Amino acid sequence: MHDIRLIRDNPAAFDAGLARRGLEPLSAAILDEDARWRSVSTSLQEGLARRNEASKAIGAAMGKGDSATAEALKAEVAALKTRLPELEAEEKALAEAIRDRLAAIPNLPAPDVPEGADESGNVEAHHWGEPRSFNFAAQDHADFGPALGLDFEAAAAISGARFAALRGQMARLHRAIAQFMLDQQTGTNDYEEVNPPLLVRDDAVFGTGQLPKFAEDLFRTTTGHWLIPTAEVSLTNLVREQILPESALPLRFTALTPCFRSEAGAAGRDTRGFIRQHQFEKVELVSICTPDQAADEHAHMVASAQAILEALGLPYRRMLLCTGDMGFSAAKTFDLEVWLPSQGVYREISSISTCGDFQARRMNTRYRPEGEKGTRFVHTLNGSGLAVGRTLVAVLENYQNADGSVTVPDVLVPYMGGLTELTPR
RNA sequence: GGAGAGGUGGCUGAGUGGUCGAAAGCACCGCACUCGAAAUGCGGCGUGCCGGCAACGGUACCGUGGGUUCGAAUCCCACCCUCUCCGCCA
Repeated sequence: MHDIRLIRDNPAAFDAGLARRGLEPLSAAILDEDARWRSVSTSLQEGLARRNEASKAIGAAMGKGDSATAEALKAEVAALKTRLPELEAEEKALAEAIRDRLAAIPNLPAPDVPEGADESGNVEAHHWGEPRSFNFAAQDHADFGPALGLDFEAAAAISGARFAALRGQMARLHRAIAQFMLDQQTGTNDYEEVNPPLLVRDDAVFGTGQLPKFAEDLFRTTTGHWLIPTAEVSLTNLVREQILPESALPLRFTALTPCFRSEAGAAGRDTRGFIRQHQFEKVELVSICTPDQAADEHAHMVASAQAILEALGLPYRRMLLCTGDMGFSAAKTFDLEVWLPSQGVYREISSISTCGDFQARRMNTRYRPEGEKGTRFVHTLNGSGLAVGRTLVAVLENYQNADGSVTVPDVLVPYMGGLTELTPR
């Protein structure tokens, strides 16, 4: 949610930011509506002031037993009452229209975000590890996975396309990856573990920015709840409508949760394999902090996610997303992309964004700066640390052997009860 | 799911339809007293929006949204949430 005052103060800068996102200028239309709202609002307030004044006088007159004056004043206020409801309705409609308009505008990119129309404009910022050279043709996990317990057919019979069942060693490896990640994030990386609600209300999803524009990407229950598409929703909204003491910041949260995405519009993309599912698990990282802390928190979050890939020995690169590839709420995003040998490409496995006060405004989350009076909006950041399903895919493909077995990465062996290899049946 | 009770400022907690944005206490801030501190005394102490350079003025907010009224924290309706008891249940 944008601050209308910033748009009033510097409409050109606002439109320039939109232009970097590839959007038409909107400030003129917004400010026009804003001017009308202020005019109506002022008239309304003047009317209310007159009404309040007269009502007080009526009270005073009645207190003195002067019913003649009271009745005269009542008649006067009654006349006002025909106009006030109209003004009220008009004011409300305009305020709502402005809010709806602002709520649908994405965050503006940070100054150091490169301009670009789509993912081809992203810039590599860092890479780690060398893709392993295979002495056989690296296979696709969708091909050798089923013999190791990755069951697409049974899941399709139960739930349809884009679902999978993990069985035996495969289920164990998936769990091992998730537990390892969660232990790292809660331990060395200092995030507080949270087990949050997976079903959430409109307000929460609005707060992080998935609503109102992206309802079709979400699942909704018959009770009106939404299934979270990412724990970012639950974790960030943990502080919604709160005023936090500055000393409490930064707050760092992590959660291992299922995520549910309808994948509307993704028909035909990544239909094979475990890459794009309606349901997947992810270890999410969220930071709630002051504006001054945000850059460091972003760096810490990036490092926390990268550390997982490095511990697992998975080659990756870090991309600075360009303006055209960033999500709705983000001001600046790094994606981590892991090497998938079967496809010979790097695939997104983590996305780490700083959102400025964009989400904080939508959630009304503020803090009290020490030594200042009043409150300011917090900054929020979120990132995957990491997506469990895609990490499973990366481990399978990077650690596959010619005989269809998969070597368990060293750090996961303790989580596998000592099992060092997945063997085909 | 059924029955009941309740949602008021950072917290506790008053509030008769009419100077109630709201008593009081606690907490907090400033000042005084003190060598210093405690105790005590005095003063201050909510948020949003609009106007104003500012001082300040106006307006809204007592769970949320409607309604009644000249006027609603107070009356009416709906919803949300919390607590207690019963039922069901991992």
